[in-house]
Amino acid sequence: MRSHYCGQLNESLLGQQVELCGWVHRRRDHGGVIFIDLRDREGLVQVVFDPVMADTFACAERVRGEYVLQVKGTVRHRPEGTENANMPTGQVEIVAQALEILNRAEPPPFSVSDDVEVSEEIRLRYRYIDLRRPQMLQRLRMRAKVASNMRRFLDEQGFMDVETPILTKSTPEGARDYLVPSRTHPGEFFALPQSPQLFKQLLMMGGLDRYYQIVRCFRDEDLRADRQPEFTQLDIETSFMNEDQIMALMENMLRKLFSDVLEVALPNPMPRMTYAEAMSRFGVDKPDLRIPLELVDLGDLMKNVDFKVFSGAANDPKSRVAALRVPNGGALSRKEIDDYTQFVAIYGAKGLAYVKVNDRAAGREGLQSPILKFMPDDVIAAMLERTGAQNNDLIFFGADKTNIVNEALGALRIKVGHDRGLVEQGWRPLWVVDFPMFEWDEKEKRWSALHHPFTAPTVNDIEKLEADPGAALSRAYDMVLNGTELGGGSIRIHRSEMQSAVFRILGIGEEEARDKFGFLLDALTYGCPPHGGIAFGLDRLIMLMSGAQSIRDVMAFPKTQSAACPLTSAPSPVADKHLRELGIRLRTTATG
RNA sequence: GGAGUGGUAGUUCAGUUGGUUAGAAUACCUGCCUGUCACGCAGGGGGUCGCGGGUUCGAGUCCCGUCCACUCCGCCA
Repeated sequence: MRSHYCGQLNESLLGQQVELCGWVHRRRDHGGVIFIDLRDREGLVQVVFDPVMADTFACAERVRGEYVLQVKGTVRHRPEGTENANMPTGQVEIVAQALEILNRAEPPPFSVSDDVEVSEEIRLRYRYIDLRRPQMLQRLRMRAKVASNMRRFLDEQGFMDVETPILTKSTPEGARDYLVPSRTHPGEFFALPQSPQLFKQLLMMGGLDRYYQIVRCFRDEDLRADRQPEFTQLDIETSFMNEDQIMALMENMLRKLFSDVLEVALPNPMPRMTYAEAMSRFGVDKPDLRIPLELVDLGDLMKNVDFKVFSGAANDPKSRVAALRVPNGGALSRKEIDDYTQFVAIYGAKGLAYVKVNDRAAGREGLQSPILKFMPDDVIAAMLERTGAQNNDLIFFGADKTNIVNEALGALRIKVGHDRGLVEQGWRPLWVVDFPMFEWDEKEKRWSALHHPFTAPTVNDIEKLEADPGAALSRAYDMVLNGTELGGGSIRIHRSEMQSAVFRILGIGEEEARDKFGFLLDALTYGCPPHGGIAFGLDRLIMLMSGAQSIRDVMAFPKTQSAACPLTSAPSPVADKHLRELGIRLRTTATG
């Protein structure tokens, strides 16, 4: 006798004895016969308990709810007229000869079936039941398949899997660290890694010129549908490769992955776009190329119009005037436009001007808009020409500080694209390159790194870099897929003078640099090879590939939006004794 | 920290302008029927309307506060 999974049974096993273990999916009594649909991770099969087999039948009678069973029986055809096309194993059934109840079970709090919607809160509290649902199993299986596919590819390319510490050093910049108190060093703390960034660079200095790791990372920041406090990254670093070589290698990995797992052919080569172009055309650095809408600059046309919102922005170098044409947007109601106005307000936009194009050939008379009266005919004509307006289109306008216009119209582009059903099918990967090295932080009044402080600038000249940090570009590259940032990497700084210069520009003093990154600066002096790498968000990748709406749906045990686990009730208070060992006393209120 | 949506039976939801004993479906229990497969039929049990306060003769419904979940902004080098 062989053990089988329920879903593997088919007509090739007719007449054979099989042994099955699984959960009761459904139990029915008919014609003095008991039928149990047995379910395991592979699928369903119907097991027949005939009263002739008195012992087995009596045992089946006691089965209630989701009992865990072991069944021995014979595979046979279903009688004519009872075939079930909805079940993969619907042509065969098992006649039970023996039944063992491996464990009884309470009725589950919700149906273990994909066709019943259950709130996520309940699903997470009973995640072990939720995981039995076919869709969850499918997603986790895809996740395992993706991880193993990546490992195989990288192993074959000579990459080595190396583990890096989870208990590590807190770093000043970047996300908030999760801290772990040290018992042996009272008053001192480890940090959980936001990424193994510095360790993988040190591995390069250690001569391991091709490293990878599928590794957990931690960031103590607020959550989103695609952000969890702990998440998994495919982390890669190589020595002696330039950005083109790294991107080519990663493209090969992704193409093989999508071909093997989804039977999808990704483009070869994958398109690239500069950061500047992405911001100009899409308002974001991670454009969703499936949406055929673009931002169009109108600043030069609006410098002298009577509408101060437009002319003011057009004459301010830190501002932008741009348009977003919505094909057939003329059908939008006043209410819908108001809703969009409210939507862009989230991003700081003070309004949302629009023009409806009823009849373009009729010029001003064929348009409908509250702002037309401020614009001369030639400006209107040029605006229509540049946006490519057609009859029955609607054009939205943004005029404000550049980042507000970009964020508002960039987000509006995505929302309108979805609302109007303009999102094209398919997979649109994109490399975004030529990022600025630094951006000016208006609140902190200092430069901050757009990527991270270890990213190499495109210029090697330290004096040039320090003279005009805002003009410097970095050797960074982001992988964007369908509007989601999947991964990012860069060529790193491998000269200690350059690293020190970048720290200086970022306002990290020499003392602080030594304190926080002394080990890195030292390592750079002992023969650091040119190196660079990349990291992919594994959860986001699986989310996209599986069509899930949040990364929680591709993680076995995710946290809720308040970074808690409803299953285990973590985080939770700890005993005073435990705190005393760590030299910690709690304040009476969290904020003190 | 902020904006929005939601919280009523185990589950998914309805509940009108504040008004009798808070309903439906499903799940569960009992019985019947029956090679059924979302079986069917009859009956039954099951509610701190998230929590606290207020207004009112009367609150699931209105007001204030609070907790939880989700989406988003800030944040996430």
